[in-house]
Amino acid sequence: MHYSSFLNYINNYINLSEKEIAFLRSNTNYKKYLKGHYIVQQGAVCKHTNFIISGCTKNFYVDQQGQEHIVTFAIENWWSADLSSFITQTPSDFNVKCIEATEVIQFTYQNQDEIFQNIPKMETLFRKLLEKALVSSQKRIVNNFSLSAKDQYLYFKKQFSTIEQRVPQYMVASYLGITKEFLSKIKTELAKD
Amino acid sequence: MHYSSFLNYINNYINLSEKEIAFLRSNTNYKKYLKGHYIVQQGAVCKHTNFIISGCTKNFYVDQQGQEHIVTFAIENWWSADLSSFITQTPSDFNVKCIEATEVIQFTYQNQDEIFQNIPKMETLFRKLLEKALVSSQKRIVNNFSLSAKDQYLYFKKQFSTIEQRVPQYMVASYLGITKEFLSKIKTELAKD
DNA sequence: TGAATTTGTTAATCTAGTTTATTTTTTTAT
DNA sequence: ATAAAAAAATAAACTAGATTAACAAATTCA
Repeated sequence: MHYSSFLNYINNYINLSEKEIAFLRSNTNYKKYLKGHYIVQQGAVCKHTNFIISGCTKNFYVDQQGQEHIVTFAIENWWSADLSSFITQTPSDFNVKCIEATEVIQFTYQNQDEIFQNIPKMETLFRKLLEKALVSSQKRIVNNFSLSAKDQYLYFKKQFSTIEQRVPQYMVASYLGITKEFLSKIKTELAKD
Repeated sequence: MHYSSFLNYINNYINLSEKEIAFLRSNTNYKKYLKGHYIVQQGAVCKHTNFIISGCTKNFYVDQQGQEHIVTFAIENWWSADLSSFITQTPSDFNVKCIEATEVIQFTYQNQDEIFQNIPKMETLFRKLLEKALVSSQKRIVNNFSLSAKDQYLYFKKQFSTIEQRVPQYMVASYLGITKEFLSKIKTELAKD
């Protein structure tokens, strides 16, 4: 069933009793999105945190000039949401869109709250996930101002080779904060060596 | 006493019993650093999470070319540490240095663990802090690739006017990821209007 | 199967921000 | 008060990466 990969994932971090698993199940739900569909749209409240069972999403926002900037990608066994909107339950500045058909396990804000109250281990898990996410977000800021575009691309490729192979190149450029033309230039240069 | 401002801060988020306060106290300690002193040094393990009672710190790292990049500032009622090193208890890539004489309340990794186990509300508080920190870190990434240096400076000034007034301009430039010369240029331009 | 749309390349020109070097102002310590 | 040190300003030459525009491949789908 859909839940097994989710429960496997949880099991890597903490052990849950049968009762706790049942509670978790009854406080989450499964959903499938088609390719190109939006999980969250700019201006709407992000109702769920999503654990991805299969597929690939991008979290992006569109600036005043109409340009799309990708903040994060997410694939199997990752979490995907607009955190800012989710934690405040106010309209989002971001979009979450499926690059591929995507299956998720969803938690509403209330769900999450009840889960944390009833299964404190789950809050510990989330706290640790957030710590890791913050570290990698800070790492990205650091890379941003100390690596050249070329080195940032190499870092991305090394860290997220799966993603690089699954998404179009112009999205990688958007994630790196450079133009697709410049990424193309970087790649031909790298191919020479 | 030193603890009062720390307890006041905690009190804004959660209510602790006398017993819990006593427990918190016995699992933290007070420390005072002089201006220019290091709380964490690149290459050493970050032993503590620090709550700042008074003073100002910068979290920065030095790249291969010997250039200093400021990742975050922290002042009164903020937290300061190298999270990556702290959560993994492995050597840090970053420095935390006092820009002013700085008083802190320190938690070791073990302290934190015991506090979370004995006072689950504290873990909830930290989880929420991490959520907020992650949101603002992502916001910074977004600003980085959608605002001009001038607009990033204005955003910083608006958001952290206290800090801007307390730290030298070249550190603001380092935080923004631009040269001090360019920031100087931006400021003279802004002064014209 | 082939027309339409999406994705990727190349090259010329342009600009935001860097580098380097010098000068001026402010802060710190005596 | 004053010398030394630290911080800020100015200016010119330079570069990483953006923009524009035209074209080439690759996907998609009727």
